[in-house]
Amino acid sequence: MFYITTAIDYTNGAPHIGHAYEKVLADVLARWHRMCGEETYFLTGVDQHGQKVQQKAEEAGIEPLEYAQQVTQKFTALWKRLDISYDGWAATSDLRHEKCVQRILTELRDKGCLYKKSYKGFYSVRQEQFLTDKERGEDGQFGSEWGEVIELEEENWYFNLTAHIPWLREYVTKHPEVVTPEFRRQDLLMAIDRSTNDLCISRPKNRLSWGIPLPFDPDFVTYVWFDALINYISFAGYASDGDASLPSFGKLWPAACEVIGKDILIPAHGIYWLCMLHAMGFPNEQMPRLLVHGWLNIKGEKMSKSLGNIVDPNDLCDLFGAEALRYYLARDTKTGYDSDYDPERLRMIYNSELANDLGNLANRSLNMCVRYCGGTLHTPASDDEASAALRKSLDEAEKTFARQMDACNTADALGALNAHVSLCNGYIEQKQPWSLAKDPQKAEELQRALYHLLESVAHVGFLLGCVLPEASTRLLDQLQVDANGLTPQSLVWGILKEGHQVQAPSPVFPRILTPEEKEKLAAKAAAKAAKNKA
RNA sequence: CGCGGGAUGGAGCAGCCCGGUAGCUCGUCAGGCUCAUAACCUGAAGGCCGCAGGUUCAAAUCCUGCUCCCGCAACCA
Repeated sequence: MFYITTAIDYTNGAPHIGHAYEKVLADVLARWHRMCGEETYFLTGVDQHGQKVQQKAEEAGIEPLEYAQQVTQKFTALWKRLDISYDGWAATSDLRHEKCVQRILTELRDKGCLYKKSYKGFYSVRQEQFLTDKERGEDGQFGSEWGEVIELEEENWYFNLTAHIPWLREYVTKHPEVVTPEFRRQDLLMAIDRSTNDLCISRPKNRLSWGIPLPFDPDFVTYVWFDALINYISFAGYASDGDASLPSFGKLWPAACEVIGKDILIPAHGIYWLCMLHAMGFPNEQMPRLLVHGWLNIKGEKMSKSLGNIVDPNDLCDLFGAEALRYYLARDTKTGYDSDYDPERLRMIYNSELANDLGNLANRSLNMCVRYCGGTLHTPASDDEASAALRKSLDEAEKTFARQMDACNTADALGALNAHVSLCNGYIEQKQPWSLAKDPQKAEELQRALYHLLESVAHVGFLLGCVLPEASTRLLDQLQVDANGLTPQSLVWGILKEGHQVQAPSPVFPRILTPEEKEKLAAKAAAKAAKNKA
């Protein structure tokens, strides 16, 4: 079982390109594993509780639940648009989740992992949080950004996090696979050494009511992170008493891949979450693996509300189409590292690799097959040198694709496919089927060339399905290939049989042109035409 | 000495660990082709590999020093 999750998105604002990136990455990986015939469960969702949501709801004059649901709809609408193929939906206001969280809290308290204590400190009314010495300015005072700061004493419930730190340090040290990429694990190890405080897991209801009530102390609600992290197991069926609407926990757990952003590795996932699981009694073999992705920067700058450079994925879908965005997010990012978002590159990569290279290859190959052979393919009896090289190239591309996908490197996987597509375009130039078609003596050579091209397109089109499900279907339809039952492992040379019939093509990846580009191309064409006349 | 990442032809990147003709994508220019989505193929121009030293027969690659840029507080994936 391949159980993959993403961070659940906080419902205090609309989704942006970073949210889209994480879900597309997880979706591509989920589709890849499904494609390989592996049983796969993909969970994503929304984190709906907490201070920020309550605040936003108050501003809007509505109940927190209603506010959270409104924002949730923006996420689900976007995921539908981006064709995110999740199997389970984790919304933290779900009663099944609430029940599970409360059960875990009760168990942890019974085990002695939770305790109540009073804390006295400086509290920012505006930010509604306690301040520590870290928040003090150089003059030793709390800056004006905190607004009114008062001294406050408050009782709360704590999770004995520090008791689990020695275990965590050893576990993370001895299990390098727990965090990918490796340099993030190093960061985590350093952070573990700085962890000296227990975790406050409650908020008094008079300050924050929008949360899951502590089952044993009704004056408090559960801290959002403690609540949210549990989604990975609550929606996987943990402690659900066999609730038929949830998956079977034993089958799913542990998660093969929890896709998260670099900002929530420390301390939330790398420290809180692993220690929570440990406290619940999960052994080392039952710990999830964390895949930490980087951020998308906007033209070199960090994306932020204050800079006003937030990118709405819906706008990009309008402009370029959802699949163009999917391809860009999977192709132009290096998993684990920050990437630079640039719509110009999106256009460039789409036009170059999908429209000009693959789309055009499929179009010209199909068209020649229909024109010269009535759309009927014949399996070649033998290979010449160039054709053998093409087969070898395809084989290598497929192996690289699989290896890179298994390693979550979507960019390099797609790069391998594109390299083969380029080779195919060169192969056409070398073979010149349009010349072969003029000479009946060369019918066999023509057949062989077309067969090699279309077989290549079929393989590439199939594999591309985990990134571009819709385009893949359209390509395979034109080729009249039934992908049912196909897996990357069974994808050997010869899926097109003797006498196979293909359809007349229509462009699968139309070029995306700006008005300026259109003008430029028109001018170029005119110049060329004039030259040809002369 | 807080930690870390980076500086490579116009743009974005690879190469650096394991020294030895500087590579890829896009762009530009020229040519070719005409099956194709004004696409495709070939070729060319363009770089003192941040700066200064050092080691070496030989350094983008190793060592030292320096300069500059970007993260590490919040909104936030």
